[in-house]
Amino acid sequence: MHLRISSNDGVPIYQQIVNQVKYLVACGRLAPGEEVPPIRVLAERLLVNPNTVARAYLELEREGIVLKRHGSGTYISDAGSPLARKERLKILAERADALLTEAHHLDIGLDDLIDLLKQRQKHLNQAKHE
Amino acid sequence: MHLRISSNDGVPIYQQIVNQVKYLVACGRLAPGEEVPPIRVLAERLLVNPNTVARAYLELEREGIVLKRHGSGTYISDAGSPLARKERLKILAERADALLTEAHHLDIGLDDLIDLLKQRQKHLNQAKHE
DNA sequence: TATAGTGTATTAGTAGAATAGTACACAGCT
DNA sequence: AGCTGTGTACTATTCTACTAATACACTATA
Repeated sequence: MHLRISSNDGVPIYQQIVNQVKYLVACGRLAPGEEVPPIRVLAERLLVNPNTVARAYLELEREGIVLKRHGSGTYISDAGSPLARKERLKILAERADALLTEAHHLDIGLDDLIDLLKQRQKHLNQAKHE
Repeated sequence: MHLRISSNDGVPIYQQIVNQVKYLVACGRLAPGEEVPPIRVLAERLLVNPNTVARAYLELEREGIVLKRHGSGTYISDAGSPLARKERLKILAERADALLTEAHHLDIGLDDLIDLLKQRQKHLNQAKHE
């Protein structure tokens, strides 16, 4: 499992770990049951304090992505793994509804909203490649 | 201009002011050119330090919502409705970014996300007419 | 020009998040 | 039991966002 940490990105280190693990799980590059690097090992690899990794794993456990076994290790949760596409869409549906409601509230139509999304996507991609 | 502040909401006071003024402008309840309460007056009314209101106004000025005249007062920017629309889109941009990020984490592409939005929109409309 | 009302600037205090240091507790194995 | 590797708990430090206190500068108007 290879992660990339940007030290001065504004984004907290533990959050970067959480995000990247989430992503790896979502696209199936981390399989259910698979063991994740021990806290100290990952900490040493990322040149970070073990507590920081521990916090990331704690957050991932809260969200059901991983399962920790005290004294044994940390493993990708069976339930939290490459969720069926249907399930993923279900999760997004809530957020989508919130966005649509907000847009309606601001008198912004669906087409304009879609244009906005395309534009922001482009923007986010540019930001990523800098 | 009536604002409601929740002291222990996690949301910073200045941000609450910004959001509510933005909203009032977006729905036309604050017209271009209209004067906004002086910093000290609003501060006293909200039981808050003048600097906190000043910061909110500063943010609003940065975003082009209001225009400050040193020694005179603070006024809703008279750029008119096109700007208001711009501001509304700006508000939505934050939410859009959050949605796009979440989608990325779930490995859902932009096109699928847009399809989802269309579908949810339809669903919401149906719900409304029942 | 005097004065009252406005925004501005500088500094300081407070709280919380993020990270680190260190010692502890559990599991698995020999 | 003892050892090694794992997660955990507690504390301290650092940094930043937020808010506040206070003095300053500009504008309008009598």
